[in-house]
Amino acid sequence: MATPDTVILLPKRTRPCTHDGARVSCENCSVRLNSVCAALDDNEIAALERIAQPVCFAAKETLFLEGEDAEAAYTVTRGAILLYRIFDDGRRQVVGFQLPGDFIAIDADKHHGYSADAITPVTLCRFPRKEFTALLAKKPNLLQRLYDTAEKELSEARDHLMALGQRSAREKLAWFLVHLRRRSARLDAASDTVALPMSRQEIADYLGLTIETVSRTLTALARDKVIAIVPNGVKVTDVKKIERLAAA
Amino acid sequence: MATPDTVILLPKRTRPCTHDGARVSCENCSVRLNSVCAALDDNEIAALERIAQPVCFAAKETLFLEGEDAEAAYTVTRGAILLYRIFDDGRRQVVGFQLPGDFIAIDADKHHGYSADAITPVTLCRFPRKEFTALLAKKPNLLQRLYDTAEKELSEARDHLMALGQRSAREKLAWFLVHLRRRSARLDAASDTVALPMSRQEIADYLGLTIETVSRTLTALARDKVIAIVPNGVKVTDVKKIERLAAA
DNA sequence: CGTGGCTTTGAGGGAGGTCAAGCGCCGTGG
DNA sequence: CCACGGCGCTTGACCTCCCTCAAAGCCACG
Repeated sequence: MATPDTVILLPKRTRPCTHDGARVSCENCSVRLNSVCAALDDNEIAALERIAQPVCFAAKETLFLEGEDAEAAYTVTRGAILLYRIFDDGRRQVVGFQLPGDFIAIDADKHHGYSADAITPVTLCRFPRKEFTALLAKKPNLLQRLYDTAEKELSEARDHLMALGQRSAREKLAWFLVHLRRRSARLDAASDTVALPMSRQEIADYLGLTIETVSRTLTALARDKVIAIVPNGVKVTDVKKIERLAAA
Repeated sequence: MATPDTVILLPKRTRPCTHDGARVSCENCSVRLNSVCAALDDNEIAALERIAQPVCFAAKETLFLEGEDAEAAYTVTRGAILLYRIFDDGRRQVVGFQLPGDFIAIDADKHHGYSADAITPVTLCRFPRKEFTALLAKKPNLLQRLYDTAEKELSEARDHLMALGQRSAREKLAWFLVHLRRRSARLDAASDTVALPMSRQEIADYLGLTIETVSRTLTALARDKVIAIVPNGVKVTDVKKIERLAAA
């Protein structure tokens, strides 16, 4: 459903990058300041660096499925990842898009609470569970930092709930774009052009809409000169207006 | 909107219970095994007990508002609490119902991420922030436990997202009742009767529906002999069917 | 016994879903 | 080089589920 059928059957194992064997260098890490690693001292960083492995996935590859044993935690360093859950009947709810700097945690029950697909080619910093858990026990600071991250995610989940429960299609799209714009601004320089690596279907499943409604609504926003649709993204032409729509 | 206008103006301070001055006794605590306190050793419990204060609120009282300084964390020991966020224009999204055993945490940024009203008369176990944070720094076990709780809440938030994004009104209500039934089963003995301390409006704002749709849908479920509507709750008469509806 | 809050019920309308067709882009192969 | 096919996106027509507006029922409380 979400992925071509052949993909499901292949054993999906984590794979090292082509520039393999290389150790992770936190010092040069591009997401250092946006990730869970910010606010760790040199000692802690060094300890993390020792257990970290760089890994890559091609676009559309599945990193893991909901319910699987969580073998590792990750920090995304490049690309975009889709987090989702599916019903038996195929309905899918996208619960998040992970961008560079975002963390993928290990649940208390040691099983993934959602599935994850690479949207674009991605690279991640992989922390094997055993080592990571051991480190966590020794470094309360890291645990604290992880806890803060979880709280932040909870807050974002509640924003998402607001959007799904209370907003109209137009407001949902406006909120989505504003939200994404802010997140990418933290990474690159702020820009009026928001990249949309995900498909219309993925946006629809994120917002609880159909693909047709997403398409129609984006077209309508473009007609009203709030945005302009560009290849692989949109350009926000009326920031005031879209933010008013998004905030409601 | 959510509360009578006079309530907004009153300074809402935490108030001790009528049976005041009493220290908290964790040993006799009714929610001991369902709360964040489970899985703590005697030492840790004793330390928590030392900083805990019993507090009470009457029905409809506001515990705190979104954005306020978080002065304390809480464990609910009796009653039901409504967690919600509101838009400027009055729309409200209920993000959760806290029942005995549930924890109300302090965010990383030290401000409440949502507002909280007592639905029924409630009693809580209050942990002042300063002392609680200090204790957290000394007891990594407690922090770990809190982190697990946060992860569990995240998972529940994602269930909630599934419901809001993908389910029909009928499925939403079925899911809500099944969910609530499970939670109350953890507290009392399992029972076919699910107590609904919250109003129809609160259910509606939780599920992203209107009060009329909630009412109509419950009536329809009763007509179809899936449930029976009883004072302050519903009786589940066809467990199989409601669970099939809820899971979808 | 009246008043007000909460809930139910009814009638009608509209936002968004469903079904279906058409478009544009790109990779493939003749 | 262009025809073809596939995929993702857009657009249109229609319909349904849920929202809106309105009124009446129910129950607790003064």
